[in-house]
Amino acid sequence: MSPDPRRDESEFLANYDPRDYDPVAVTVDVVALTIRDGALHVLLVRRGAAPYEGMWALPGGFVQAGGPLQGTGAEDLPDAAVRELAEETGLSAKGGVLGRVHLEQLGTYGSPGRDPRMRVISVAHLAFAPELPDPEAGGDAADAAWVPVDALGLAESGDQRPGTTRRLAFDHARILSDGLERARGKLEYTPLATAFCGGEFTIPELRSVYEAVWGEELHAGNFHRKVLSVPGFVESTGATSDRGGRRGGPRPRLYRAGDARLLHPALLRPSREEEIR
Amino acid sequence: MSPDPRRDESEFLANYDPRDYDPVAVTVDVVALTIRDGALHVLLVRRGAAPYEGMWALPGGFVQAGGPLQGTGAEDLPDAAVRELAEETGLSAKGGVLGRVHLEQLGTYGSPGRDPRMRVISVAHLAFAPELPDPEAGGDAADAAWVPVDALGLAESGDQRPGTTRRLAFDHARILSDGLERARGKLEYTPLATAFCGGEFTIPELRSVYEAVWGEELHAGNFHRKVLSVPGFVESTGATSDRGGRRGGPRPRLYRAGDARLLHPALLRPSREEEIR
DNA sequence: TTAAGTTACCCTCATATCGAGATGAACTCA
DNA sequence: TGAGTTCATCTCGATATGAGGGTAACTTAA
Repeated sequence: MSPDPRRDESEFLANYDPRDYDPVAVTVDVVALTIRDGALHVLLVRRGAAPYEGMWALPGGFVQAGGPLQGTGAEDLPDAAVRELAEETGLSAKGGVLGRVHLEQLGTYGSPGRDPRMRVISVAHLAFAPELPDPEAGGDAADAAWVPVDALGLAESGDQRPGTTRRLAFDHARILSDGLERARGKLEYTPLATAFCGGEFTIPELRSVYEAVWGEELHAGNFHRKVLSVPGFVESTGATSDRGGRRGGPRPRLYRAGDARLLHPALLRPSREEEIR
Repeated sequence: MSPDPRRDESEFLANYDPRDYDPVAVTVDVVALTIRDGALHVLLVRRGAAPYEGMWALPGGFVQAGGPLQGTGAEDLPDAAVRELAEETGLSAKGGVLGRVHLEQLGTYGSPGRDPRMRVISVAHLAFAPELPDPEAGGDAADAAWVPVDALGLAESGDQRPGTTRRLAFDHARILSDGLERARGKLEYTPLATAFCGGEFTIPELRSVYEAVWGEELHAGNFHRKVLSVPGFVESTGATSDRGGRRGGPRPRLYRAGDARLLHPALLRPSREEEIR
């Protein structure tokens, strides 16, 4: 449903007054993930003003609603997410490095009191990015950086005990936790792990993505067999990496992402057994 | 992030003026699904006013923001969804029949122009309900009914061609389509099919839920073996149904939902093969 | 009462997938 | 040069799945 259905459109616009409605602000926040040095990192910005001044937070900001006529300036939610990413980190938007990221909606967080100033509904997004340059603070951010997820002391997936996740502003620890759990699941049944790699990658590199996101080591032989057996996951480039592994070994072959949208059968993570109940 | 971080809280409240912001309305819509006569049904209401007057739409409405101080009246998003369900259908809220429904957030729809009157951000929810009585129209709804999903002529999952889904107001056909796909997926790896059944059910009844939601027949013997072999999916009550099947057969045993939150291994739907690319 | 048809529940069997381990060759580093 | 590491592939047993069969319990129609 929608605003007062007892008025039709023209009547509505003639009588429109924002004060008729409880004021609500809509923002987008982004959980942007990447792999650096074999570890999962999340993009954070340091808040430049109260509340939570000086604390780290997810990048995000207002959705440009475009006024009652929804003319120039109105933007869709994914566009707002990309714009905020670009503004607060200095990374160039579409066409640049941000053109290669996977972006999807994560969920919407709107509990009363989640922002002490007013009612704020935040539409959180999840982004998977290949290795990107260090961000430069911009917009409302006093600082911006890729932060190792392990360094945040987040509660484990599904574990929402209070007190264990206090280091991010607002409810962003919860949003990040949900984003991580979504990412872990997405790697199981979609080929999105390739979004963390560049255009070409090796099977061991792809495996390191899974190991970083899932936080556990995988059987190299079985992973190799599995990736190559799932239709459309990766396709060979015919080329070989110009160097072997850092500590020895033969030169791995190069692959690029295939055309599958779902992995069948899925790559199930071993630790799933513990989460069943 | 949040509204203008250059002001702290007290300063913000002293200077607060709704006109400082582009007006945005936040609503909740609900895709409520149930099984009736072996067919999947969705709860729809008929709009009583323009725009889309007389058309069917998903039940939903405004989120009570609670004003700038977020005092009494501010409600969380799931609470708003339950309230709208109750208001527009006459079904009693928590404690009544609605107390037994599963409710989860589906996604947020905020494209400019999705509501011709103003910028409306809708947080869609998905509800799984056991068989409920016929709704009574209330609130802004001129009518309310459980409608067979097959009768809506929706596009198949993933198929978003324009022109095939024109019979619901706003972008509700798209929201319903997304909700159906979510429901189909959830039945694979969660025990939520039991949410469509009452407190006690038989394996054939549970199978009919899967068949109704997935839209395909399942192998009765393999389904039976599978359900009983997945730990925590169902547990026996020891009792037996008081009648056999409608067209004969022995009396099936009764079960209730187990304590598992995830099904392992999952029940994969056969048709999944076609959706991979 | 009888016969025919339907269904729950259990079973078998071939195939597919998975976890764990082993092997050999290629490569790095000391 | 030698030791250690890693890629790529293979084997083997355990498990899961799809397809089909069989028996007994039950309904409906004759």
